[in-house]
Formats: sequence, structure tokens, C-alpha cells
Amino acid sequence: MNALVREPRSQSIEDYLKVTYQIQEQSQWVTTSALAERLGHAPSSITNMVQKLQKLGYLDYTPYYGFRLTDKGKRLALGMLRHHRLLELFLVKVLGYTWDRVHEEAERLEHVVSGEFVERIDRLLGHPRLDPHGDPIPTEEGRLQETTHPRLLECFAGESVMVRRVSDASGEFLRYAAELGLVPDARIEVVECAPFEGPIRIRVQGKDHYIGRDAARRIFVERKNAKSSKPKRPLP
Amino acid sequence: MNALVREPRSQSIEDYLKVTYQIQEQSQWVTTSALAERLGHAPSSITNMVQKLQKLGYLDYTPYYGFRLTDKGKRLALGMLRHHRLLELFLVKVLGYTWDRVHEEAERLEHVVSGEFVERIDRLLGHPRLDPHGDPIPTEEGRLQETTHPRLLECFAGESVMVRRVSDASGEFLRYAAELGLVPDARIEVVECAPFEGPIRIRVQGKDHYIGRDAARRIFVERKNAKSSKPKRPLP
DNA sequence: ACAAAAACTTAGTCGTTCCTAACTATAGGT
DNA sequence: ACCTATAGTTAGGAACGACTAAGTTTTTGT
Repeated sequence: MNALVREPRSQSIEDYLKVTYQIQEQSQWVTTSALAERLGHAPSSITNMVQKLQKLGYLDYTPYYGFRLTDKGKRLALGMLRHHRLLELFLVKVLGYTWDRVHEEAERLEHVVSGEFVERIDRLLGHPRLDPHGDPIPTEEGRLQETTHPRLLECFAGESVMVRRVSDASGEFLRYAAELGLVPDARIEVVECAPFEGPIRIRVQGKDHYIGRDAARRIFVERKNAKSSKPKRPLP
Repeated sequence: MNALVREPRSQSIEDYLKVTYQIQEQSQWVTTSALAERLGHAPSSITNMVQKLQKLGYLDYTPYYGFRLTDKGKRLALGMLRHHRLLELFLVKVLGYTWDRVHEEAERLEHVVSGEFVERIDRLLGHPRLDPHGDPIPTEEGRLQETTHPRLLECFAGESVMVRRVSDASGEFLRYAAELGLVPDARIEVVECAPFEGPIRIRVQGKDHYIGRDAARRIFVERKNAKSSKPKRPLP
């Protein structure tokens, strides 16, 4: 009938929705300050934009309480995540970036590449399911393979686990993790956990390392006893 | 001293300078209306931005007369052309785009890709000198191999020439040209030129085609030295 | 040479998205 | 319960980059 009213959809809007989705994955309701911190904006800017996004039907908003994406908002957010993660993998596999450098580049590219571009790199990469950090890539239809791996921090001494995902929030951490061999598919043994919130000793490829709790919180693993083979994964 | 004052350099500024450069290649002085038409903006918008760009040192401007890039402006414009043309070639060679679809995608990408991205695709492509339409790619240092090939329109009946460049101003024309085999490096013979501004008959890969004068104006060729020095009927 | 047409500039406005400052609602501690 | 600390919202404004309308300069035609 109409479609004459074009939906505004700026880079800002895309960022707000994408980050809202990511916050929402952990806590059902998203707060103004959480989004403000993640986007690096003043809280009042968030309130303004959230009110606008509600009018556009991208999210439900209860003043002073919080907001969450509608289906429409989720669809757009998953599209952005698909762009972002495929771009990251593309940068690593095709252009030879190291995994700690891809985030910012993808962050800028994701807003301007066309659907055609994304589908072409998807094909070129063989329809991958995970990005270089182990984050799942939403399908073109907006389906996301949820992953709920425990954190390395939650493991006990003696366990043998496999790295499945590494938080990509900090390039510096990714560089550190790669140095230690803590990349997706790496096999590690938890040798001991110091008491009183102490460091964790792990063994990777025969070498022992002590890593802090913050680091162990950023690494997600799969416990080895179950499961067999998964498709091969790219190394950064 | 300074470098504390960051140079503003928006997407708009980049577009203004890039297009100014392209117009400037043909006519020393660039006019408000020429730029307005190419950018699709109102003339007053051009005046405003040009005044700003002068203050920033990107161009010299004489009110009511015209403007031209400074060295600083040229450097930036050549950087944008380098981005644009490498991206176009990349889209064709690596992602399999057809040459009539690359312009818009490159137009958006050129503003967000990092220098690292561009240098990586440059290496991947083997430091190419020409984009898919035959336009020269500026070097990283901002040097541009000038090309001054004559237009097919300026050729005479009987000449045997090689296509060197095809205007990329219209995707539709590129599609038409590709259908006829009129792509860079194609060898063509000018069979006859109808009088009274009539069409031109050419032979490409053994097949004859009649093409209009507008088309012949968009194709740039190199004369094969086999022939003639005797101008017959110059096509004006 | 001079009036009309064309080209260009100025002035003022609008939408977008950010900000700061000031105000309001909710939550926690005693 | 109450009162303050924290979180959230409203109001107002700035930078950008586009626009329209109106005024100015240059060019053109007779």
C-alpha cells in the first residue's frame, strides 16, 4: 500500500540497535546508562534516540525502567551483526588482518556495504558459521545459533576444555590471548585455580601460563568430555 | 605548535574534493554550477561548502569566477580516487561484481576504508595501474599516470584501434558496452562513419555494430600504428 | 549600451545527532 | 518512612550539511 514513507535508518540508528541487541542477550531489559556506556554517549542522548526508535517501532520503551527490541528491531540488529561478523572473518581470511585489528574496520564497513557485498563474501568464505573470535554469524534470514559456553573462569582445576569463543571487546586482550595460544579450537587444561580470587594456571600446547580472573572471564570454553568434531575454524 | 586542531574531513568534504578534481582535469577552473550538477546539490550549498574548503586550505576560490584545488586539496582528492578505483577493481576481481555495478558500492566504501585496507587490496591485486574501466589508479604517493586517449568519436573510417577506457558515468552504458565487447583492450575497427552526424559502424571480434555518437564519445581508444596519416573526414 | 537572462552568493531554516545543565523519579540505608 | 544518592528525562543549544528564497554580479542578445 505505501512504502512511500521511507524508513529513516542512519548509521547511528544501526549502532543503537546493534548494541542494544548485544546488551539484551544478557539482561532482558536494557537501561539507558548501559547503552550510554557502550556507545560512549551522554545518557540524555540515549533517552532522545530511544524515544525516536520507539516511534519508529524498533523497540519498546518504558520510561525510567528500560527498553527492549521489537521483532523489527531485532531483525535489523541481527542484520548488522551478520555484516559485522562476516566482515571480520573476511578481513582475516582474505585480506590477512590479525584478529585484534578487525573490529574497528568492520565497525565502519558494516554500515555501508550492500546486501550484495555481504552475500558475496559469505559465498567466498563458504557460508561460515563463526567469526574469528568464535561469535556466531546470523543467517541471512536472521537466525542466530545461540552459544552458551561457560567461561574459563567457571572451570575447575583438572578440567580439560576447548576454547570456543574469545571476547572481542579489547584488541589488546586479543593480542595477549593470541600470544598465549588462546584462540578458538585451542585445547587447554586447567591446572590449578589459586584460592582467594587468585590467578588460574592453564596449560596450552604443553606450556603453562598463569592468567588473571579478568582474562579467564573473557574466554568461553567447551568441556571436552562430550562432543566430537565440529567444522574447522580459521586461525587468526 | 599545533596539530592540536584536528582537520575536519567529513564524507561530504571528501566528495566535494574528489569531484572538483575530476572536473578540474578538463577545465582549469571549476564553477559552482558544474560541481552542483555533479554532486546533485543546490548551487548555494556549493558556495557554502567551497568557502569552508577555502578556509581549510583545500582550494583557492574567487567569488563569481570559480575555484581550483590547492596541492593539499589535490592530495586528498587523489587519495579518494585511489580508494575508489582500487575498490572497483577489487569488487570485480575478488568478489565477482560486473563492471557496471561497482561504482555505487565503491562510492560508499571509499569514505570508510582505512589506509591499511586499501594497501592490502592493492597488494592482493598486484599493484594494478588501471581500474576496470581503464581509469588510472593514483599511487600511494599521489602520483597519477595521466591518460589522454582520443575518443572513438574522433576516429576515422578504416582505423584499427584498441579500447583503452570506457566512461563509467552510467551503469546502463557499461552494460551496453560490455554486450558489444567494448571493454578495455578490445580491438576494434572503424568500418564507416555515416555523414550528417550519423552513427558509426565498428567491427568487434568479427561482428559489426552501429553505435551512436554519444556512445562513441564515451569510449577512449589508442590508435594502432598500422594505418594512415591521411585524415579524411574528421568527425567533429 | 543596456535590459534581460543566467550564474552565483547571502540569509535564514530545517533535520540529524550530539552535548550540558537542570529537573524528576526510583532505590537504598538508617 | 524518609531522605539522599543514583539513574533517567527534559530543555535548550551547537555543529553539520543540506535546502529555499531573495539579492547580487556577470554574461548575452539586440
